[in-house]
Amino acid sequence: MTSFTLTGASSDTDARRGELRLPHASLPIQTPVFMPVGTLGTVKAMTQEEVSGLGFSLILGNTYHLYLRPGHELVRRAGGLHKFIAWDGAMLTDSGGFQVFSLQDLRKITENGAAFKSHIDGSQHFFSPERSIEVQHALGADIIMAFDECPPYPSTYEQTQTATERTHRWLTRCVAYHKEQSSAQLLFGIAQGGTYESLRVESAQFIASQDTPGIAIGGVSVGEPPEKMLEAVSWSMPHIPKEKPRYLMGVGTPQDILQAVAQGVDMFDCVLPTRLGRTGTFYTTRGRINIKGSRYTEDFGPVDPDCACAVCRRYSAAYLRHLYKCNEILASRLTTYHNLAHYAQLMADIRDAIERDDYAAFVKNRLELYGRKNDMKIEELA
RNA sequence: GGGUUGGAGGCAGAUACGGGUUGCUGCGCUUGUCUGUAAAACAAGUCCCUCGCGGGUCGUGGGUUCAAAUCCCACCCGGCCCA
Repeated sequence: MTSFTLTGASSDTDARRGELRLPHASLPIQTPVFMPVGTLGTVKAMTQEEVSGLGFSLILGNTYHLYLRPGHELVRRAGGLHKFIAWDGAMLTDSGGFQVFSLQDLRKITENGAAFKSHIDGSQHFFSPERSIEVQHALGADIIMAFDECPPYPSTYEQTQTATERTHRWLTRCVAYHKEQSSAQLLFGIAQGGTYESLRVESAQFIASQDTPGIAIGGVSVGEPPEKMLEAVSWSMPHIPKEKPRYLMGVGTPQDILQAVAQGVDMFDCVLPTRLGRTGTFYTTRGRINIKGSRYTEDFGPVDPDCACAVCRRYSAAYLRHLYKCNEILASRLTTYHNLAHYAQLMADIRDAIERDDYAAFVKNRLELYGRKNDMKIEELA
Protein backbone atom coordinates (compact mmCIF):
# COMPACT_ATOMS: atom_id res chain seq x y z
CA MET A 1 0.00 0.00 0.00
CA THR A 2 1.61 3.18 -1.14
CA SER A 3 0.04 6.24 0.38
CA PHE A 4 2.24 8.68 -1.49
CA THR A 5 2.23 9.22 -5.25
CA LEU A 6 4.41 11.60 -7.20
CA THR A 7 2.36 13.43 -9.80
CA GLY A 8 4.83 15.86 -11.27
CA ALA A 9 8.37 17.15 -11.14
CA SER A 10 10.23 20.33 -11.91
CA SER A 11 12.94 20.00 -14.54
CA ASP A 12 15.15 22.86 -13.35
CA THR A 13 15.00 22.11 -9.61
CA ASP A 14 14.31 19.06 -7.45
CA ALA A 15 10.81 20.27 -6.62
CA ARG A 16 8.03 17.76 -7.07
CA ARG A 17 4.25 17.47 -6.90
CA GLY A 18 2.59 14.64 -5.11
CA GLU A 19 -0.49 13.28 -3.42
CA LEU A 20 -0.60 11.81 0.04
CA ARG A 21 -3.58 9.61 0.90
CA LEU A 22 -4.50 9.56 4.56
CA PRO A 23 -7.37 7.80 6.33
CA HIS A 24 -8.98 10.95 7.68
CA ALA A 25 -8.57 13.10 4.58
CA SER A 26 -11.46 12.72 2.18
CA LEU A 27 -9.27 13.88 -0.71
CA PRO A 28 -5.55 13.22 -1.18
CA ILE A 29 -3.29 15.83 0.40
CA GLN A 30 -1.66 17.83 -2.37
CA THR A 31 2.06 18.27 -1.85
CA PRO A 32 4.11 20.32 -1.28
CA VAL A 33 1.92 20.96 1.73
CA PHE A 34 2.03 23.23 4.74
CA MET A 35 0.57 21.93 8.00
CA PRO A 36 -0.62 24.48 10.54
CA VAL A 37 0.47 23.68 14.07
CA GLY A 38 -2.20 22.87 16.62
CA THR A 39 -0.08 21.72 19.54
CA LEU A 40 -2.89 21.36 22.05
CA GLY A 41 -5.53 20.24 19.61
CA THR A 42 -6.28 23.72 18.32
CA VAL A 43 -4.65 25.88 15.72
CA LYS A 44 -4.45 28.76 18.14
CA ALA A 45 -7.15 31.41 17.67
CA MET A 46 -8.84 29.55 14.78
CA THR A 47 -11.92 27.41 14.65
CA GLN A 48 -11.64 24.10 12.87
CA GLU A 49 -14.00 25.41 10.18
CA GLU A 50 -11.76 28.38 9.58
CA VAL A 51 -8.69 26.18 9.20
CA SER A 52 -10.37 23.82 6.77
CA GLY A 53 -12.05 26.73 5.03
CA LEU A 54 -8.59 28.04 4.21
CA GLY A 55 -7.88 24.79 2.42
CA PHE A 56 -5.86 22.98 5.06
CA SER A 57 -6.66 19.32 5.49
CA LEU A 58 -3.69 18.19 7.58
CA ILE A 59 -2.74 19.72 10.92
CA LEU A 60 -0.38 18.92 13.78
CA GLY A 61 -0.90 17.98 17.38
CA ASN A 62 1.73 17.38 20.02
CA THR A 63 2.15 14.16 21.96
CA TYR A 64 3.84 15.61 25.03
CA HIS A 65 1.31 18.42 25.44
CA LEU A 66 -1.78 16.31 24.82
CA TYR A 67 -0.43 13.57 27.08
CA LEU A 68 -0.19 16.10 29.92
CA ARG A 69 -3.52 17.73 29.13
CA PRO A 70 -6.14 16.37 28.71
CA GLY A 71 -4.34 12.99 28.75
CA HIS A 72 -4.06 10.51 25.90
CA GLU A 73 -6.42 8.00 27.53
CA LEU A 74 -9.12 10.64 27.67
CA VAL A 75 -8.55 11.37 24.00
CA ARG A 76 -8.81 7.67 23.24
CA ARG A 77 -12.11 7.48 25.14
CA ALA A 78 -13.33 10.49 23.18
CA GLY A 79 -12.84 8.44 20.04
CA GLY A 80 -9.42 9.74 19.04
CA LEU A 81 -7.97 13.15 18.43
CA HIS A 82 -9.92 13.89 15.25
CA LYS A 83 -13.20 13.21 16.94
CA PHE A 84 -12.23 14.90 20.19
CA ILE A 85 -11.35 18.17 18.51
CA ALA A 86 -14.04 17.83 15.83
CA TRP A 87 -11.56 18.03 12.98
CA ASP A 88 -12.72 16.61 9.67
CA GLY A 89 -9.28 16.39 8.11
CA ALA A 90 -6.11 14.45 8.75
CA MET A 91 -3.66 14.88 11.59
CA LEU A 92 -0.03 14.33 12.42
CA THR A 93 1.29 14.13 15.95
CA ASP A 94 4.80 15.12 16.80
CA SER A 95 6.40 12.67 19.18
CA GLY A 96 7.60 14.94 21.96
CA GLY A 97 11.09 14.82 20.51
CA PHE A 98 11.06 18.57 20.01
CA GLN A 99 10.31 19.03 23.71
CA VAL A 100 13.56 17.15 24.37
CA PHE A 101 15.10 20.20 22.76
CA SER A 102 12.85 23.00 23.94
CA LEU A 103 12.37 21.92 27.57
CA GLN A 104 16.09 21.61 28.13
CA ASP A 105 15.91 22.77 31.74
CA LEU A 106 13.05 20.42 32.54
CA ARG A 107 14.30 17.12 31.18
CA LYS A 108 17.04 14.56 31.47
CA ILE A 109 17.96 12.22 28.63
CA THR A 110 19.14 8.66 29.10
CA GLU A 111 19.51 5.80 26.66
CA ASN A 112 16.08 4.57 27.60
CA GLY A 113 14.32 7.88 26.98
CA ALA A 114 13.72 11.35 28.36
CA ALA A 115 12.50 12.21 31.84
CA PHE A 116 10.43 15.40 31.82
CA LYS A 117 9.30 17.66 34.56
CA SER A 118 5.87 18.92 33.54
CA HIS A 119 6.02 22.59 32.64
CA ILE A 120 2.52 22.87 34.10
CA ASP A 121 2.88 21.46 37.61
CA GLY A 122 6.44 20.16 37.84
CA SER A 123 5.34 16.51 38.07
CA GLN A 124 7.72 13.85 36.73
CA HIS A 125 7.04 12.01 33.46
CA PHE A 126 9.05 9.64 31.33
CA PHE A 127 8.96 9.22 27.57
CA SER A 128 10.69 6.25 26.07
CA PRO A 129 10.41 5.66 22.32
CA GLU A 130 7.84 2.96 23.08
CA ARG A 131 5.90 5.25 25.40
CA SER A 132 5.77 8.04 22.82
CA ILE A 133 4.41 5.62 20.21
CA GLU A 134 1.96 4.18 22.71
CA VAL A 135 0.62 7.65 23.48
CA GLN A 136 0.45 8.46 19.77
CA HIS A 137 -1.52 5.28 19.16
CA ALA A 138 -4.03 6.45 21.74
CA LEU A 139 -4.21 9.88 20.13
CA GLY A 140 -4.82 8.22 16.77
CA ALA A 141 -3.37 10.70 14.26
CA ASP A 142 -2.95 9.62 10.63
CA ILE A 143 0.80 10.21 10.79
CA ILE A 144 2.88 9.72 13.90
CA MET A 145 6.50 10.68 14.41
CA ALA A 146 9.41 8.72 15.82
CA PHE A 147 10.70 9.83 19.19
CA ASP A 148 13.98 11.60 18.51
CA GLU A 149 16.59 13.70 20.22
CA CYS A 150 16.85 17.13 18.70
CA PRO A 151 20.19 18.69 19.64
CA PRO A 152 20.29 22.46 20.03
CA TYR A 153 22.24 24.89 17.86
CA PRO A 154 25.11 25.21 18.22
CA SER A 155 26.24 21.75 19.31
CA THR A 156 29.66 20.19 19.00
CA TYR A 157 30.26 17.33 16.62
CA GLU A 158 30.40 14.91 19.54
CA GLN A 159 27.14 16.15 21.06
CA THR A 160 25.41 15.98 17.69
CA GLN A 161 26.81 12.53 17.00
CA THR A 162 25.59 11.24 20.36
CA ALA A 163 22.09 12.63 19.80
CA THR A 164 21.96 11.42 16.21
CA GLU A 165 23.05 7.89 17.00
CA ARG A 166 20.66 7.70 19.93
CA THR A 167 17.89 8.88 17.60
CA HIS A 168 18.75 5.95 15.31
CA ARG A 169 18.56 3.43 18.13
CA TRP A 170 15.31 5.00 19.31
CA LEU A 171 13.88 4.75 15.78
CA THR A 172 14.44 1.00 15.62
CA ARG A 173 12.62 0.72 18.93
CA CYS A 174 9.76 2.92 17.67
CA VAL A 175 9.46 0.83 14.51
CA ALA A 176 9.54 -2.45 16.43
CA TYR A 177 6.95 -1.34 18.96
CA HIS A 178 4.74 0.13 16.25
CA LYS A 179 4.82 -3.13 14.27
CA GLU A 180 4.11 -5.17 17.37
CA GLN A 181 0.96 -3.13 17.98
CA SER A 182 -0.03 -3.47 14.31
CA SER A 183 -1.31 0.06 14.07
CA ALA A 184 -2.40 1.39 10.71
CA GLN A 185 -0.97 4.83 11.48
CA LEU A 186 1.95 5.95 9.34
CA LEU A 187 5.15 6.17 11.37
CA PHE A 188 7.71 8.60 9.98
CA GLY A 189 11.37 8.39 10.93
CA ILE A 190 13.36 11.54 11.67
CA ALA A 191 16.87 12.17 10.41
CA GLN A 192 19.17 14.31 12.54
CA GLY A 193 22.82 15.27 12.07
CA GLY A 194 22.86 18.92 13.07
CA THR A 195 25.16 21.14 11.07
CA TYR A 196 27.65 18.39 10.19
CA GLU A 197 27.66 16.98 6.69
CA SER A 198 28.93 13.52 7.55
CA LEU A 199 26.33 13.13 10.32
CA ARG A 200 23.54 14.40 8.07
CA VAL A 201 24.49 11.91 5.37
CA GLU A 202 24.86 9.06 7.83
CA SER A 203 21.58 9.85 9.52
CA ALA A 204 19.57 10.22 6.32
CA GLN A 205 20.95 6.89 5.13
CA PHE A 206 20.13 5.17 8.38
CA ILE A 207 16.59 6.52 8.56
CA ALA A 208 16.02 5.55 4.94
CA SER A 209 17.16 2.01 5.74
CA GLN A 210 14.35 1.61 8.26
CA ASP A 211 11.78 1.82 5.48
CA THR A 212 9.26 4.05 7.22
CA PRO A 213 6.44 5.33 4.95
CA GLY A 214 7.76 8.87 5.21
CA ILE A 215 10.98 10.52 6.27
CA ALA A 216 11.46 13.73 8.15
CA ILE A 217 14.45 15.97 8.46
CA GLY A 218 14.66 17.22 12.02
CA GLY A 219 17.10 19.23 14.03
CA VAL A 220 16.63 22.34 11.94
CA SER A 221 14.86 25.57 12.89
CA VAL A 222 16.49 25.45 16.29
CA GLY A 223 18.13 28.85 16.00
CA GLU A 224 20.64 28.25 13.22
CA PRO A 225 20.96 30.77 10.39
CA PRO A 226 18.73 29.98 7.35
CA GLU A 227 21.66 29.13 5.11
CA LYS A 228 22.81 26.45 7.57
CA MET A 229 19.32 25.03 7.56
CA LEU A 230 19.24 24.81 3.77
CA GLU A 231 22.70 23.30 3.83
CA ALA A 232 21.55 20.58 6.21
CA VAL A 233 18.65 19.85 3.85
CA SER A 234 20.98 19.66 0.87
CA TRP A 235 23.20 17.12 2.67
CA SER A 236 20.27 14.95 3.75
CA MET A 237 18.06 14.98 0.70
CA PRO A 238 20.12 12.86 -1.76
CA HIS A 239 19.90 9.96 0.70
CA ILE A 240 16.17 10.04 1.18
CA PRO A 241 14.26 7.84 -1.29
CA LYS A 242 12.45 9.84 -3.95
CA GLU A 243 9.27 7.80 -3.68
CA LYS A 244 8.67 8.75 -0.05
CA PRO A 245 7.20 11.95 1.32
CA ARG A 246 9.90 14.17 2.81
CA TYR A 247 8.96 16.30 5.73
CA LEU A 248 11.11 19.22 6.89
CA MET A 249 10.13 19.68 10.51
CA GLY A 250 9.48 23.10 11.95
CA VAL A 251 10.10 25.01 8.73
CA GLY A 252 9.56 27.75 8.20
CA THR A 253 9.50 31.21 6.77
CA PRO A 254 8.07 31.54 3.24
CA GLN A 255 11.63 32.00 1.99
CA ASP A 256 12.74 28.78 3.70
CA ILE A 257 9.81 26.87 2.23
CA LEU A 258 10.35 28.17 -1.30
CA GLN A 259 13.96 27.05 -1.21
CA ALA A 260 13.38 23.74 0.54
CA VAL A 261 10.73 22.79 -2.01
CA ALA A 262 13.38 23.39 -4.68
CA GLN A 263 15.41 20.72 -2.92
CA GLY A 264 12.55 18.23 -3.01
CA VAL A 265 10.81 18.69 0.34
CA ASP A 266 7.10 17.79 0.34
CA MET A 267 5.82 18.65 3.79
CA PHE A 268 6.26 21.54 6.19
CA ASP A 269 4.95 22.72 9.51
CA CYS A 270 5.73 25.85 11.43
CA VAL A 271 4.33 27.94 14.25
CA LEU A 272 5.34 31.18 12.55
CA PRO A 273 2.07 32.12 10.83
CA THR A 274 0.07 31.49 13.99
CA ARG A 275 2.54 32.83 16.52
CA LEU A 276 3.34 35.92 14.50
CA GLY A 277 -0.38 36.36 14.02
CA ARG A 278 -0.89 36.57 17.74
CA THR A 279 1.88 39.09 18.19
CA GLY A 280 1.00 41.49 15.41
CA THR A 281 3.19 40.53 12.47
CA PHE A 282 1.56 40.09 9.06
CA TYR A 283 3.07 38.14 6.23
CA THR A 284 2.60 39.87 2.92
CA THR A 285 4.01 39.04 -0.51
CA ARG A 286 6.33 41.97 0.01
CA GLY A 287 7.66 40.90 3.37
CA ARG A 288 6.63 41.07 6.98
CA ILE A 289 4.99 44.05 8.57
CA ASN A 290 4.39 44.79 12.21
CA ILE A 291 0.85 46.08 12.34
CA LYS A 292 1.44 47.68 15.75
CA GLY A 293 3.72 50.24 14.13
CA SER A 294 2.65 53.85 14.43
CA ARG A 295 2.79 54.28 10.65
CA TYR A 296 -0.46 52.31 10.39
CA THR A 297 -2.40 54.55 12.77
CA GLU A 298 -4.30 56.17 9.91
CA ASP A 299 -3.77 53.61 7.18
CA PHE A 300 -7.34 52.93 6.21
CA GLY A 301 -6.48 50.56 3.37
CA PRO A 302 -5.95 46.79 3.60
CA VAL A 303 -2.78 45.45 5.21
CA ASP A 304 -1.86 43.55 2.06
CA PRO A 305 -3.49 44.96 -1.08
CA ASP A 306 -2.36 41.88 -3.02
CA CYS A 307 -4.10 39.48 -0.63
CA ALA A 308 -7.55 38.15 -1.42
CA CYS A 309 -8.25 36.77 2.06
CA ALA A 310 -11.41 37.66 3.95
CA VAL A 311 -9.49 39.82 6.41
CA CYS A 312 -7.72 41.92 3.79
CA ARG A 313 -10.93 42.32 1.82
CA ARG A 314 -12.82 43.71 4.79
CA TYR A 315 -10.63 45.27 7.45
CA SER A 316 -8.19 48.17 7.35
CA ALA A 317 -4.66 48.27 8.69
CA ALA A 318 -5.69 51.09 11.04
CA TYR A 319 -8.47 48.98 12.52
CA LEU A 320 -6.21 45.97 12.98
CA ARG A 321 -3.62 48.16 14.66
CA HIS A 322 -6.33 49.53 16.91
CA LEU A 323 -7.38 45.99 17.88
CA TYR A 324 -3.78 45.13 18.81
CA LYS A 325 -3.29 48.29 20.81
CA CYS A 326 -6.43 47.45 22.77
CA ASN A 327 -5.42 43.84 23.24
CA GLU A 328 -8.61 42.62 21.65
CA ILE A 329 -8.97 38.89 20.99
CA LEU A 330 -10.12 39.65 17.46
CA ALA A 331 -6.67 41.03 16.64
CA SER A 332 -5.06 37.63 17.15
CA ARG A 333 -7.82 35.91 15.26
CA LEU A 334 -7.78 38.13 12.20
CA THR A 335 -4.02 38.20 11.85
CA THR A 336 -3.69 34.46 12.34
CA TYR A 337 -6.37 33.98 9.71
CA HIS A 338 -4.56 36.23 7.27
CA ASN A 339 -1.17 34.61 7.86
CA LEU A 340 -2.60 31.14 7.35
CA ALA A 341 -4.32 32.38 4.19
CA HIS A 342 -0.97 33.72 3.06
CA TYR A 343 0.70 30.34 3.62
CA ALA A 344 -2.17 28.51 1.92
CA GLN A 345 -1.85 30.75 -1.12
CA LEU A 346 1.92 30.39 -1.10
CA MET A 347 1.67 26.60 -1.19
CA ALA A 348 -0.97 26.72 -3.93
CA ASP A 349 1.29 29.00 -5.97
CA ILE A 350 4.23 26.68 -5.36
CA ARG A 351 2.26 23.69 -6.61
CA ASP A 352 1.12 25.63 -9.68
CA ALA A 353 4.64 26.69 -10.49
CA ILE A 354 5.87 23.09 -10.29
CA GLU A 355 3.04 21.98 -12.56
CA ARG A 356 3.90 24.72 -15.04
CA ASP A 357 7.51 23.57 -14.71
CA ASP A 358 8.52 27.12 -13.97
CA TYR A 359 9.73 26.63 -10.45
CA ALA A 360 13.22 28.18 -10.50
CA ALA A 361 11.94 31.41 -12.01
CA PHE A 362 8.99 31.43 -9.64
CA VAL A 363 11.22 31.12 -6.58
CA LYS A 364 13.55 33.81 -7.80
CA ASN A 365 10.64 36.14 -8.31
CA ARG A 366 9.08 35.42 -4.93
CA LEU A 367 12.32 35.82 -3.04
CA GLU A 368 12.79 39.20 -4.69
CA LEU A 369 9.36 40.24 -3.51
CA TYR A 370 9.83 39.01 0.05
CA GLY A 371 13.19 40.69 0.29
CA ARG A 372 16.43 38.81 0.06
CA LYS A 373 17.18 38.89 3.73
CA ASN A 374 17.65 35.18 4.32
CA ASP A 375 17.67 33.43 1.02
CA MET A 376 20.44 31.33 -0.42
CA LYS A 377 22.10 32.16 -3.68
CA ILE A 378 19.51 31.69 -6.38
CA GLU A 379 22.10 30.14 -8.75
CA GLU A 380 22.31 27.25 -6.30
CA LEU A 381 18.73 26.36 -7.04
CA ALA A 382 19.37 25.28 -10.62
C1' G B 1 -14.42 85.22 49.40
C1' G B 2 -11.99 82.71 53.98
C1' G B 3 -9.44 78.34 55.72
C1' U B 4 -6.81 73.96 54.85
C1' U B 5 -4.07 70.50 52.03
C1' G B 6 -1.45 68.93 47.95
C1' G B 7 1.55 69.58 43.01
C1' A B 8 8.55 65.19 40.72
C1' G B 9 8.50 61.53 33.64
C1' G B 10 2.52 60.76 28.89
C1' C B 11 -0.88 58.68 33.11
C1' A B 12 -1.44 56.41 38.15
C1' G B 13 0.91 55.25 42.63
C1' A B 14 5.11 55.41 45.70
C1' U B 15 9.67 57.67 47.42
C1' A B 16 13.04 61.84 48.41
C1' C B 17 11.12 67.11 53.31
C1' G B 18 18.75 70.93 53.48
C1' G B 19 24.00 67.83 50.95
C1' G B 20 26.96 63.63 45.93
C1' U B 21 25.46 62.74 38.54
C1' U B 22 17.51 62.90 41.66
C1' G B 23 14.41 58.98 40.36
C1' C B 24 11.27 53.43 41.80
C1' U B 25 6.92 50.28 40.25
C1' G B 26 2.87 49.63 37.05
C1' C B 27 0.49 51.19 32.77
C1' G B 28 0.96 53.75 28.20
C1' C B 29 4.00 54.87 24.01
C1' U B 30 8.18 53.54 20.34
C1' U B 31 11.13 50.00 17.91
C1' G B 32 12.50 45.12 17.37
C1' U B 33 12.48 39.57 17.93
C1' C B 34 9.88 34.98 17.18
C1' U B 35 10.91 28.58 12.65
C1' G B 36 8.52 19.99 14.80
C1' U B 37 4.35 26.35 20.44
C1' A B 38 6.57 26.41 28.57
C1' A B 39 4.79 32.23 23.71
C1' A B 40 -2.50 36.63 22.81
C1' A B 41 4.97 36.15 24.52
C1' C B 42 9.59 38.46 25.03
C1' A B 43 13.55 42.27 24.57
C1' A B 44 15.30 47.16 24.26
C1' G B 45 14.08 52.19 24.45
C1' U B 46 10.95 56.15 26.31
C1' C B 47 11.66 64.38 30.40
C1' C B 48 13.96 68.71 27.19
C1' C B 49 18.25 70.82 24.13
C1' U B 50 22.72 68.75 21.53
C1' C B 51 25.58 64.62 16.07
C1' G B 52 28.38 64.07 20.47
C1' C B 53 30.94 66.05 24.62
C1' G B 54 27.84 68.31 27.63
C1' G B 55 23.91 71.32 29.50
C1' G B 56 18.89 72.09 31.44
C1' U B 57 14.69 70.40 34.28
C1' C B 58 11.01 68.58 40.55
C1' G B 59 3.60 73.64 38.96
C1' U B 60 5.50 79.21 38.03
C1' G B 61 8.32 83.34 39.84
C1' G B 62 11.12 85.29 43.68
C1' G B 63 13.89 84.71 48.38
C1' U B 64 17.07 82.34 52.39
C1' U B 65 21.66 79.29 52.21
C1' C B 66 28.34 77.46 50.89
C1' A B 67 24.31 74.17 49.05
C1' A B 68 17.00 73.97 47.64
C1' A B 69 12.66 68.86 44.90
C1' U B 70 13.37 69.75 50.23
C1' C B 71 12.98 75.94 54.10
C1' C B 72 10.26 80.99 53.35
C1' C B 73 6.97 84.39 50.28
C1' A B 74 3.74 85.31 46.19
C1' C B 75 1.18 83.38 42.23
C1' C B 76 -1.06 79.25 39.17
C1' C B 77 -3.71 74.61 39.28
C1' G B 78 -6.43 70.67 41.99
C1' G B 79 -8.89 68.23 46.58
C1' C B 80 -11.55 69.07 51.05
C1' C B 81 -14.06 72.37 54.80
C1' C B 82 -16.64 77.00 55.87
C1' A B 83 -19.42 81.13 53.91
